[in-house]
Amino acid sequence: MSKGNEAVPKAADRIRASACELFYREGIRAVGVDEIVQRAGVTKPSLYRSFPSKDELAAAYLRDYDQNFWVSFENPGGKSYSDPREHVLAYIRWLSKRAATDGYRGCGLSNATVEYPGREHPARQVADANKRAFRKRLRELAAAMGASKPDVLGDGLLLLIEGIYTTGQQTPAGPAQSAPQAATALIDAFVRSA
Amino acid sequence: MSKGNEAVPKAADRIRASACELFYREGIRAVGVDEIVQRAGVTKPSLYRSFPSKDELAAAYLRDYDQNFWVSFENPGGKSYSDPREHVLAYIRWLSKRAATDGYRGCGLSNATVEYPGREHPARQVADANKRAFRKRLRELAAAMGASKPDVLGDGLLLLIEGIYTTGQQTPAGPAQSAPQAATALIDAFVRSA
DNA sequence: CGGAAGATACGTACCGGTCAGTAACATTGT
DNA sequence: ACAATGTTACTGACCGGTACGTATCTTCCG
Repeated sequence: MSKGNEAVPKAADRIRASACELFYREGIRAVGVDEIVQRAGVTKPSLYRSFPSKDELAAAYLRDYDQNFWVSFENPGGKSYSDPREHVLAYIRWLSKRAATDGYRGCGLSNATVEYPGREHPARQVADANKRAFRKRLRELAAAMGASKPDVLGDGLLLLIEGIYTTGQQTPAGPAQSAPQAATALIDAFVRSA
Repeated sequence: MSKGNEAVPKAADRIRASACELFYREGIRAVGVDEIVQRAGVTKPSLYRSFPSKDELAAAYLRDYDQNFWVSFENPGGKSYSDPREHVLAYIRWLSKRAATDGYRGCGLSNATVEYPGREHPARQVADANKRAFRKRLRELAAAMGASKPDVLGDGLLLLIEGIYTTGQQTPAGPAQSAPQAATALIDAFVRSA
């Protein structure tokens, strides 16, 4: 109650939540700041007191997205896994189901990259950092599986996952449904199980 | 010479070319009609005489893109292939190289889907039709390879390819470089060669 | 042939609306 | 008092789209 939390009152959070929902659903460029503040039940000056610009608000949205992403990836379906193979496959199974749900719009970070080609954009920097880290993590897990070519397997899994993101927002019951089987086959091709 | 061609003078083509370049490079929403006509060396009314709206111009851009896509896919690197396995792998090899070039911005059709979530949008209808046809074609080729589960293999290859599109515009020398090896392993997992 | 009528293709100048962002001031709760 | 928020009104730039005038070429008729 004293001075613990720093400049994170209530309006800023409402704006953040509203922006996350709208940016994900409609895209960043498609949503105006007026729509964001209206949905948040606040006014425009409140937005610009907490965020220096719309671009920075977009970056904040992606930082939230990044955080949620890692929770979903490290604990797919709320469970934790010690076997790296089962870990990755559990995420892909969970993602495939999610990709078939209504209103699925892929990965907010990948989408932001499409909307902002310039690497200098604040949103891009968040997205790029996430993708770099994700690639590293998948290669790490592939190595832990004992894959013959861990970097190739890690990249292959990443390509499959990005493919789910993309196709999930194209066709309702699309190729994403085959992802678990394809991923299993890909892993088994690089890991000779005992 | 008499009355064969209908309302396709010269300005329309310039506009089309200008729009294709700008839409692909910057994104559709990011580019204004003024910029398009300026680059084309014409004026705005000329645009609206040939295209009823910016949305329809975007759809025209994607129709061009679709046409070029099929040329690239059916004859990757300018060559033609009779073996379906070599056909798909040749496209993936060609694509991986292209994904590493400067200014690569992924698939214009997939990008349009990100920019326009609504399925009613003219651009979306072109993109969706292309993706449906591409999925069918890949499953067809997978069947021609004699795959044990042709639909799963076809979808798996599609996911890999969409992954190349996406990651190609994220990291310069990214996961797309591993795609040929991953695709080979995936195919071999479903096709027991004699 | 000559020359108006029409079609074709294009530009000038402008419209109303929306965009991100801001200034100045009132209100609230602690 | 003080800090966070709301209220109102505004800016300048840009957006997609259009009304209207004009130059050029074709056509067909006297």
